[in-house]
Amino acid sequence: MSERKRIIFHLDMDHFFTAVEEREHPEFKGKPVIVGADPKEGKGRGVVSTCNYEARKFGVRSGMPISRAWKLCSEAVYLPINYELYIKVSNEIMDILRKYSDKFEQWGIDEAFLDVSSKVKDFAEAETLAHKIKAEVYDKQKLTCSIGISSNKLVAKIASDFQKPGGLTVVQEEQVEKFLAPLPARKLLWIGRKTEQRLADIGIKTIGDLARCDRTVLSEAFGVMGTQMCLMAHGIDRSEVEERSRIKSISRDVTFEKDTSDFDCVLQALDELSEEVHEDVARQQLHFKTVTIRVRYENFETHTHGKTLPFITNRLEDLKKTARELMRAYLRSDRKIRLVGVRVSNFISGEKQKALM
DNA sequence: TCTGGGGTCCTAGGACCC
DNA sequence: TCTGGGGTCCTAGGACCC
Repeated sequence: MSERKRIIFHLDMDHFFTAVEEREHPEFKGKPVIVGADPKEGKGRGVVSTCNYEARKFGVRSGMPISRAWKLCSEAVYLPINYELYIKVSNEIMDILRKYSDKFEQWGIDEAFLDVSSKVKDFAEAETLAHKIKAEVYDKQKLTCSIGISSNKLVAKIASDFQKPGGLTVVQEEQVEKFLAPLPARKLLWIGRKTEQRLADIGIKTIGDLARCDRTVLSEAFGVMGTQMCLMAHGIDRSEVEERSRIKSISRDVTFEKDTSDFDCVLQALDELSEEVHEDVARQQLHFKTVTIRVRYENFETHTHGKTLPFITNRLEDLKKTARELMRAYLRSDRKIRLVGVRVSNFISGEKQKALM
């Protein structure tokens, strides 16, 4: 099999949620805009989902507690997350992108990978194509995006983040290691806060440090992930661009406005979550076998507790009853609960479904 | 800084079967 | 009565993604 050179795009919409809101509300132009939890005059719970560049000037970042954002910038326009709208816009954008690629993979609500290997003959043509895509997205949606181009998904994704907003960064194969070396290890996919810290503990800060590290040292410390990190640090990633397979689980959870040890209140919330999950299950015509609940106490200690039923079901009553049963062990008068959640999984597969008919 | 909500994947131990 | 090796499923927890 010949190792054909690939050309991969990663496209990332610029501060998507706030960009959509600004488009819908021209009066927000020039103002800091923050989409996320209700700040409640600084007493709100939850986090910033997205903020625009004006808000970033105040030090606001996504993922930051909303109460902190309020301290930094109380004059911002604060908006709740309007998922329905963002999903609609996202679908329209994905339809534009899909037609430019041989293989397409949506990544979250506002990102996508495109394998354009057969559409262009080299990186110069790829760059022209990227400009064309950006122009069409802007034309049709009045939204900007950043694109990274490289020979694999890993580097394309890092490249799209390199110059934001409105960026276009090309990293050809020969430049990959040089491009990656000075960047913090955290920029690699799957290296999050914890792994970053563990790497720092052994003196690894940049991707270059990681690339120089002995592979066996990494695999001893991090197992399979260590081997993977070593490859990534050298810019090696052979994973294919492919449309996501079917859904594996459906869940809903809720953080209470105030931590509570009121059993009725908790069970009531649990029932409502079960109903929401069930609605989704019904809409997608799924049958499930496993029910899992999640509990987070006021100290953030979090537990999951699940049960696989001896039968396959799609009934709300089964879901509610199982969730309540699973919850019992966690209802303690001496512990306040911060969050509860309900998840269903272990869906019956298409083949099994056919076999049963 | 006092930490959302929706997901996926991995690991490790244990049950159970042959 | 103290003992294997493989396979699969289940459960709980944790890290990570957007």
